[in-house]
Amino acid sequence: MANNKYQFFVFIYMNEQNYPEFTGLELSPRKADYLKFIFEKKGTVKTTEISSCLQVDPSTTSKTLTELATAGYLNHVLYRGVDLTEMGMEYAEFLVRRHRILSLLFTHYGLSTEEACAEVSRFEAFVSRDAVNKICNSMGHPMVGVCGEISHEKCIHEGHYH
Amino acid sequence: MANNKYQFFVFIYMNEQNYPEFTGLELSPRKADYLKFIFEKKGTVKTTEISSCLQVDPSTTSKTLTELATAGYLNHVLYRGVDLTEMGMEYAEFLVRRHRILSLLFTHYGLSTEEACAEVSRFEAFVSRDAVNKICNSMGHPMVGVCGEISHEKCIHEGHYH
DNA sequence: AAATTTTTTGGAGTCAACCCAAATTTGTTT
DNA sequence: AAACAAATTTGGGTTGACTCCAAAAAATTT
Repeated sequence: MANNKYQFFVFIYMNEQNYPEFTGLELSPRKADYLKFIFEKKGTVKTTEISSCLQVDPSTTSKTLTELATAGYLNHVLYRGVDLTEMGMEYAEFLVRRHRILSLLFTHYGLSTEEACAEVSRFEAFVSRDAVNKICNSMGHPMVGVCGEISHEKCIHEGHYH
Repeated sequence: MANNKYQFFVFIYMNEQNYPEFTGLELSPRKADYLKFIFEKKGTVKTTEISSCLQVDPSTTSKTLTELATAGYLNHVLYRGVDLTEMGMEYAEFLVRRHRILSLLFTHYGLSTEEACAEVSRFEAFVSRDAVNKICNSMGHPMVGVCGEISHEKCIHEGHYH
C-alpha cells in the first residue's frame, strides 16, 4: 500500500522513545495536575475519579482529557477512560521530578515539607526543564525528595505530591 | 458634619502605614510587571512609557492602570499619569525583593544571572510573601542580589530585574 | 430488558489580557 | 487663540483557559 513508508517512520520513532524537545512549559498548571494524577494512578483512569479528586464537574474533566489526548499525552477511549501515552508517561515523570526537586530545594530554606509542597504546587508549571535539570544536577541528583517513600494518597487528595 | 469620625479613622490608618495583610499573591504576573515598572521609574509615569516597555497597546495599559488604581496600588490622574500609593510602594518593594531573592537563590544552583532572572520572572508571582520571608531569613537577608548595583535599564527593557 | 450510573456533548459564563477605532484631553505651533 | 498633533481614555470586541449546567449517549447494574 501507499503508506508503508509512514508506518516505517512511525516504527523508528516509537522505538527510539525520546521526546527531548519539550521545554517543561507546555502544560498549564491545571493540565499538569490532570497528568500527574493520571500518572500517579497507573493504568486506566476514569473520568469520575479525576473529577472528584480535582473537584471539577465531570464535563470539565471530559473536555480537558480530550485536549490532553489531542496534544498526545493521553490515549482516550470514549466512555472507557484514559491512560498515558509514552510521551505522556515521560512528561509526567518530568512533572513529578520537577515537583520533588523544587520542594526539596525549598525545604532547605526554612519551609516545612507541607509548606514547600504547597508553595511549589502553585508555581512549578512555570519552571523550565532546563532550570530543573541544572538544579537537579547541582544538588547531585538526590534520590529521595521530601517525600521519597511516603504514601502519596494524602498528597493526591490535596492536589500535590510530597 | 456627619462624617467627622470617618475622617479621623482614615487619619489614624494612614499614619500607621502598615499593610501587613498581603500574601504576595494578590497580583497577577502581568499586573506585577506594571507595578514593578512604575516603581523602577520613580515618580509619575505616563501611559505611553509603560506601553512601549511592556509592549502592549496604550489602551490596554490605560485599563490596567485603572484596575491597579482601583485596587489601591496607584494614584491615577486621568490623562496625566500614575504614581504609587503608599501601599503600592510597599507592595512594589516586596515584588522587587521577591524577584531578587529568588533570582539569587537560583544562581546558587547552576543558573546564570540571566537564566535565573528569566526563570524567576515567569513564576515569581506565585511565590507567597511567607515563603519569600523564610527564604530571605534562611539566606541571612543578603543585601546584594545578583544585580545589586547594576543599572536596571536593560532589565526593565526585557521586562525583568537583574 | 429496564433502570441507574457514568461519560460526553452542546451551550454558555467568567476572567484576564489583549487590540482596534473613536472620542476626549493635553500640548504645540503658528 | 485657534488649529493641529500627540497622548490618553473609552467603547466595543476577541481570545484562551477554565468552569458549570442540562441533555444526550453509552456503559453498568439489577
